[in-house]
Amino acid sequence: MSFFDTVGKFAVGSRLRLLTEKITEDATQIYNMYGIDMNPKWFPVFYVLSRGEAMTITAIAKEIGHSHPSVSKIISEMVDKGLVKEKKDKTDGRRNMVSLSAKGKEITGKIEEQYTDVRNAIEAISANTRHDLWNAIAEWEFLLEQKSLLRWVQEQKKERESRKVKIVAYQPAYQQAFKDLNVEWISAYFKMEEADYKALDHPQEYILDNGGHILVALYNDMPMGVCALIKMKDPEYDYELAKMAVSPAAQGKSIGWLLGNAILEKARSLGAKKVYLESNTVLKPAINLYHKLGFEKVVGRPTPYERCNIQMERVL
Amino acid sequence: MSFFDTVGKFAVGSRLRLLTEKITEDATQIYNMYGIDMNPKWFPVFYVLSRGEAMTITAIAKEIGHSHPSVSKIISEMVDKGLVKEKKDKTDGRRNMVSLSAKGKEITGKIEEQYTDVRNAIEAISANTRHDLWNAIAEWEFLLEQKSLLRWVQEQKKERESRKVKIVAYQPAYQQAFKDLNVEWISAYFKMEEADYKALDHPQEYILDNGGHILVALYNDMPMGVCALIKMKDPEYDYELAKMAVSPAAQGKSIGWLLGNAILEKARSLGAKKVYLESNTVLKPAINLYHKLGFEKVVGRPTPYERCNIQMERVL
DNA sequence: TATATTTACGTAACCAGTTACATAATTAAT
DNA sequence: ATTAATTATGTAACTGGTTACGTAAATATA
Repeated sequence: MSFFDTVGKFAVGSRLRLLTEKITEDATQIYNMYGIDMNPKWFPVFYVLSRGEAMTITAIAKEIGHSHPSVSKIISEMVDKGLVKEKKDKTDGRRNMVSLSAKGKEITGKIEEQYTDVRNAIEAISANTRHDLWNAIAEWEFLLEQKSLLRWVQEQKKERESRKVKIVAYQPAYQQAFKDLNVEWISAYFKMEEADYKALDHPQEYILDNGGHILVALYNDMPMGVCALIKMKDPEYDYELAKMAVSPAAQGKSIGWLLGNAILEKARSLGAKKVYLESNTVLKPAINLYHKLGFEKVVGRPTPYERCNIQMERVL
Repeated sequence: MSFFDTVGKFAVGSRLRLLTEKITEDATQIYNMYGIDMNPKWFPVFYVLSRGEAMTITAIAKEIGHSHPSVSKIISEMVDKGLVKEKKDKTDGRRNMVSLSAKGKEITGKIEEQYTDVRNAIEAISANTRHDLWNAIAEWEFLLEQKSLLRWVQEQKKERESRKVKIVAYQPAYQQAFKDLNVEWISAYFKMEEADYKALDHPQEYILDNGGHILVALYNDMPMGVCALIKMKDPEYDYELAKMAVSPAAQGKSIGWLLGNAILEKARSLGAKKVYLESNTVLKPAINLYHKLGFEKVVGRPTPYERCNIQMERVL
C-alpha cells in the first residue's frame, strides 16, 4: 500500500478511513473479551444513556453526532436485545423517551473495567508516538468547524490563480482590449455615451496625455482586465478611478482586486491624497469591490455621465 | 456533541469516523469546482492508473488498501463513464488489465491544479494546528500494524488483573487449596501417586519442615494458585520447583508467571544456584511457562514420578 | 381560533465499503 | 498426466452509516 506515500496529503480522507476501520475492526472481539454482549456501534448510545436519564432519540443523536434515523435503528436493536426500554412522553406525544433497562444497567457495572483498559491501551499507544492523534483530531474538527475544507481549497485556488495575474502599464497594443472590455459591460447595462467613445478610442490623447494612467491585468499574457486613473481638475480630488473592466471569462481570479490595489498604489506614488469614482448601484459586484478597496460614498457632485447614480472616494 | 469530551479516548474510533466524514463531505464539490466529472471514491483507483501502466484489479486493490470487490465495482463504474478501459490479458486469462482511456488521461492534465490546491489547503490547515494529524496517522498505522488494538487492550487487561494478584507465604489455612488445586490438574491428566498424597496432605511435614517453601497467589483474597520449592539432597541442585497449580477459573491473570518469578526470587534469596523441575510434555502451557521463566531441558536424572517425561533446570 | 411552521421520529432507499462464495484459469506437486 | 492448491475476478448479501420523505404532535402567528 505505497499509495499514501506517493499521493501525499491529497488523500487524507482515504487514509483516515482506513485507520478508522483498523481501529474499529477489533472492537467486537474486545467486547467479547469482557463477556459483554454488545454491538460496538451501540456504544455511543449506551454511553449517554448510562448516565441514567431518559433521553429522546434526537437528543441522543445530537449528543453523539449521528443522524436521528441512525439512533432510531440502534435503539430498536437495543430494545430487541433488552438493553433499553422506550416510553412515550405523557406531556409531548411525539417524544420517545429512551432509558436503560435493568439488563442495560447491569452492563454499566461490568463495562467499567473495559473502559479503563481500552483507555489505558490507547494511552500506551499514544506514549509510543511522537505526534498526538487525539489532539490533532480535535484541532482539525475545530478548524473545519470554522471553515470547511471546500473553503480552504477555494482560497488556495484563488490565490494560485491570482499569482498568475500580472499587472502591467498600458501600451498601445492594449488599446483594443481596453475598449472591448469596457464596451462589454457598459453596453450590457447601459448605453455607450460620447465621453466613453472618446476615452476608449483614444486613451493616449484623452487619458495619458492629460496626466492619467492605465493599468492592464494579464492572465496567461492575455489582457483580461483594465483600469484607468484619470487626472482631475478639481480642488478636492487628484484622480478619478474609471474605466475599470474585467473579462467575465476571468472571474474568480481576484483580477478586480489586484487591479484596484495597483491603481491605488499608483495614485499614492503620484502623490494623490484622494481618489474619486462614479458608478451605478446596479453594478453590485463592482460596488462591493470598491468598498473592499476602501471607497466610501459621497454626495452632491456634478457628473457628465447619465448612468452615474453613486459617487465614492478613497482617502489615501 | 459534548460526547467526546466526557467519554474520552475510549471513542477514538467514533471520533475518527466523524472527522473522516467531514473531510470527505466536501470532496464532490471540490471536483465540481475544477470542472472534473469524477466521483471522489474513484480517486485512489484513478490515481494509481494515472501512472500509465495497465494494472489488474487485485494489484490496484492491494496498492490502495481496498478489497478487490470494491475495486471491481469502482472499475465498472469508471468504465460506464468512459474513464478506463479493460482488456483480458493474453497470457493469463484470469487477469483483467485495466488502464485509463483517452478521456481518463485527459483528466490527469486537468486534475494537476486541483492536487496542488488541495495539498496546499491541507498544509495551510496543518500550519494552524499544533499537532500533526498526518504524521500521527502514520504512527498509529505503524503501531497497529505491529500489534492490533485488541492485543494492546489484552495487555492492559492482563496487567490490571495481575496487579490484583498478591503472592503470599503458605499458612495452614491454605492447605486445602494447596491440595485441591494440585489434585485438579494431576487427576485430570494423570493419576494421583503416593508421593502426591504425602506432600499435599501434609505440606508442613513433607515440604516446609524439610527446608522447603510454599507460595500462594491470592486473587480477591482467594487462593487461586500455589507453588512449592522443595529442598533437594543433591550435589547439583539446591531446590526443586514442584506442585505448581493455577485454577482454570483464574486464567489470563499471569498468576503462573507471577508465582514462578516469586518462587525463583525466593530460591535466590536462599542462596540457591540452580533450581530443578520435573514435568510432562502433555502439559503444554506449563512447559511454555517454564521456558519463559528461563528453565532449560536437562536429561538423564532418576525420578520417583511415573508421569515425568521431561526435566528442566534454571540457573540463577 | 384557524393556519402555518417547527419538531420528533419512523421508514425507505441509497451509499461506500465489507465478507462470503462461486468459477475459471494458472501453477505446483505427485 | 492427473490432481491439488492458488490466484484473479465477479456477484450476492451484509453493514453501518446517510439523505429523503411522510406523519403526527406541538408551537407560533395572524
